[in-house]
Amino acid sequence: MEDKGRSLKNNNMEDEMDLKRGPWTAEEDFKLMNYIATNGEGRWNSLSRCAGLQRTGKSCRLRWLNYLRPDVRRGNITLEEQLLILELHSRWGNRWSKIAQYLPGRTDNEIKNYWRTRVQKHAKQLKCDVNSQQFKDTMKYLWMPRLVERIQSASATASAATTTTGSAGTSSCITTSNNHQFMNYDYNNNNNSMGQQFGVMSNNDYITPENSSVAVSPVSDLTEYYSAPNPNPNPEYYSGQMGNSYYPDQNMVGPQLLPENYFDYSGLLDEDLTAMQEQSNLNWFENINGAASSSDSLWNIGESDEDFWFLQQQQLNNNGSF
DNA sequence: AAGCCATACAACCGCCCGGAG
DNA sequence: GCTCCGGGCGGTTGTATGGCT
Repeated sequence: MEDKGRSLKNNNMEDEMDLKRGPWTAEEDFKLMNYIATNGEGRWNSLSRCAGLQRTGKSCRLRWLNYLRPDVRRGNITLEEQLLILELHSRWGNRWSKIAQYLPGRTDNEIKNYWRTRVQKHAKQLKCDVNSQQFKDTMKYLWMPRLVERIQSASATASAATTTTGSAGTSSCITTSNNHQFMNYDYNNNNNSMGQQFGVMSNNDYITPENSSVAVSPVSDLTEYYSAPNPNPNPEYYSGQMGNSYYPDQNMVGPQLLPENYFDYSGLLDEDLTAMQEQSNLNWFENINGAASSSDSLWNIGESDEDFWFLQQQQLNNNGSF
């Protein structure tokens, strides 16, 4: 298939300069890394020339940011990261770079790819548009709780396997600059604290292939957690400091489906989240990576027949609505 | 073994914005 | 105010890879 953009690009003067396109070679990577190591990054066009690279500045920048940067993490999107991506996307839509800010080491490109390849795929499988309310509800009430369930399950397993050391059973409590607890994993105590933190339903509320006798409609529980008291005592969180709305992209998620207390950290100020990232031990993904780093072998939502069956059954049980 | 297909992801594009001159 | 340039963004495409028939 012809690439219009690239065809046009061929007519540009850049073509006269014999700029290279396509996959980067090891030699190019080495040149780029070497140059940045000694001269730093920035001024990408001149950097490209000075480094002896026949690439556009943009290409160099992208290669560095998305691939060569030492702190970049690739592959193995953990369950926790998946959960966070779903949540942040519900708030900000396709603001990939903004979402990426809250997933240390992940690039906007990777998150975008994850969304397109995994999430949109399942929207298609469920025969609904990825931007439809139906799919958003499926994510919110089925997919995300299911993720929480799996995370808890994985954590419990990891905890049980390491009870002698006690290290994996410790909670990871993130405190923001406002002394607000962002996330509180309690691996030893299966009290759904995580579900509550994320504002999703208890795993006991679900009909699963494993416990199909438990037929509690998710709908019945919505009111309960909709009316749950907001754990955040800081009035600033509700004073419109984030542009009068914590869900700036109202087209993506309507406020009627996003009560303020849906996610307890939904009202955090951006600086809170930034501060969290900056604290050395606040990478909460890594704190539980004892369970999640092996996510290849763990359950990735929607990637197995069982999971897809689960989502479909839940849809049917609710007649396609919630 | 070979061909086909789906998937993941690297790489590219155009567009936009802000700062400097 | 304008032009230029660097940089960032979201969207799209190309291709390697693996699974299936």
